[in-house]
Amino acid sequence: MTLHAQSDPHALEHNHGDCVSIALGVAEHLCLERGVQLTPIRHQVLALIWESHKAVKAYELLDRLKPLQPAAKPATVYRALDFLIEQGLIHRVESLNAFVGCRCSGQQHEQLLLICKQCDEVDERSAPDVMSALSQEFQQAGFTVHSKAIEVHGICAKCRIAADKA
Amino acid sequence: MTLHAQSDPHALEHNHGDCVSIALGVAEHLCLERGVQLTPIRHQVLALIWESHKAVKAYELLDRLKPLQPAAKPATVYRALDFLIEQGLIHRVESLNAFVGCRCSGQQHEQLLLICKQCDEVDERSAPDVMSALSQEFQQAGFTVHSKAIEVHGICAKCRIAADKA
DNA sequence: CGGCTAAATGTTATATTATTACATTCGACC
DNA sequence: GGTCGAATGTAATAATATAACATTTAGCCG
Repeated sequence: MTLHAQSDPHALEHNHGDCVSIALGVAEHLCLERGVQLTPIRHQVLALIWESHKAVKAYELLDRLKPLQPAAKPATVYRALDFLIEQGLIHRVESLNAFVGCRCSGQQHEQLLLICKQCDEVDERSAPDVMSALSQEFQQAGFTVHSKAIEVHGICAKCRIAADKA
Repeated sequence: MTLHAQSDPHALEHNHGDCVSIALGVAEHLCLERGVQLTPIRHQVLALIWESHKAVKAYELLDRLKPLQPAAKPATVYRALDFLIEQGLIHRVESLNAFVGCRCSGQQHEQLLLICKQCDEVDERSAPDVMSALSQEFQQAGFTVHSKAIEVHGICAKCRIAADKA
């Protein structure tokens, strides 16, 4: 099984296989614990999402799933995505209509997403100071929070350094 | 011209005509100042968006624009929306694929959006503490920001109070 | 065992959101 | 009057997402 995307500009900077095995391991563990089924389709979709740290589009996942699941249709993918989101195993990136693996599965799930325009990778940060400032703001506004999406687009540190060198 | 949506649950709580005239006035002023054209179509789309404080979908705008511009097509609306976003006169709500008038036009544009699931209204907050905590985080991460989307879904103060009474 | 049930998946169709490409119009300016 | 760029008209289609109903599967109960 190929565990990293060929086009990942940072592929060599970490052992991505570790990311994948940790993520899948955590997912299997959590699903077992919760009594929910990480079926083959769901597992495959999660693995496909984890092929890189980039956000992946649903129809791109569908194309990549088809060799493994020839019967796959849009609903197949969207259902798997719904499940993975419910279980907190992936993030939906609202500003891209795309999906990315979650490294904080099981913990507090709503995080700051830093999305690089150069390499497309998405970095998750728990940003406790931001979150507490947000809580303050909600309290002031009398607003009861159900869910948050905090997404920032720009250039990541690695890409900026690469650009500076060039 | 009807300036408020009939279905706005908070319509009576403020003089919405004021919101609209301020928003349109600011828009006209800024466009003049910047030497860009607030054409009839763009003006109409902005006015339609300002009919309420809810986020409006592009095709809903198209339907509402058609009586005024019978030739209107999707591109008509999307082009007007692109212009209004560029000029900072509206926000795109990423998590809804919808658009809402901006009250902070001309000033720093990226704000915290509080989106009520009950009444659908969108409240904008400049949330300086949140923004400075975010800046800290970017600095730590070495991330160069181009744009931010900070969107929170939940129940607004008015709706919570209304629910408590019931 | 046989049948019931709930969850998951298969399957088809369609709704919703957004863009591309090329033609036309219009006003400012020379 | 000509031409240039911005805005708009127009048609087609791409990309994203959901609805509705049929079928399969696995566990459970009588």
